[in-house]
Amino acid sequence: MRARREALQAADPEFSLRRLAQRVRVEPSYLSKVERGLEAAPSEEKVRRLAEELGENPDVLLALAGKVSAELQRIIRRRPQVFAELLRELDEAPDHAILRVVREVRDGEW
Amino acid sequence: MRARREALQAADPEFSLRRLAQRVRVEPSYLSKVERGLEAAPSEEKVRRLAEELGENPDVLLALAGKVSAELQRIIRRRPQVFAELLRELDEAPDHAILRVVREVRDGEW
DNA sequence: TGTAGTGTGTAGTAGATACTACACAGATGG
DNA sequence: CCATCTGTGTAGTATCTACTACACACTACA
Repeated sequence: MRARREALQAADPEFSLRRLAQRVRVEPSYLSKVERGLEAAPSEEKVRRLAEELGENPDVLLALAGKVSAELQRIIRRRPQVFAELLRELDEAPDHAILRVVREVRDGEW
Repeated sequence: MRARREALQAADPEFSLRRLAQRVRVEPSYLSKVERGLEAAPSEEKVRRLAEELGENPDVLLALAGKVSAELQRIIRRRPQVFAELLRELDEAPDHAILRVVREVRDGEW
């Protein structure tokens, strides 16, 4: 995350830690610690703002923060049994197999 | 949950609120409040013990507690992008469609 | 009629979470 | 040389989470 920000900063001073912190609405010192992993991860809201600013995938950044988005949790909680089974089954499946399922569903092959 | 316990209690006094609370390792007054939804849901550990005692599906009970098991969260966090896509796509799919995927994976059709 | 069980209400709390506030030291440019 | 930028260290804190402790009122039964 730090690397990502520094890369952007090289091209645009708007990505200094302080400026970014302001846009994300946290204290610079806090962001500094978060970037270096000294502080526990921020809330989902702040992580999302960070992802947006840095052009990163929110789900990935949330995962780095040790979280799963509230939205995905809601999806699972609506039908805990089916989704629990599905996830446990797919835990060891390769990425491409999972993505194949996604495509099949998307293309309406049901 | 209360209904479930009371059903079991009718057949076996070991399922009184107090006895059950003791086995689950919480205070009876706390369990009472949880059963009536007056108190925020207990920790995953207690919910699991409750599920075991009541013969309920842990994932379902966790869902009622507004939670998703740490195990499932880990699975998602390992590969946030694929699983996020998958879950969002399957959110509106009918149960049988999801279970079909589970069976296909299980039967090794990959 | 006491004692052993039942569920419940009130009050308090240790520890975690998610931060803020502010001071400080070093680099840079006018 | 000082004003302004940079990142960082220390300290403190409000809010939430997940409970415990204990007293109370009721019922049953011996």
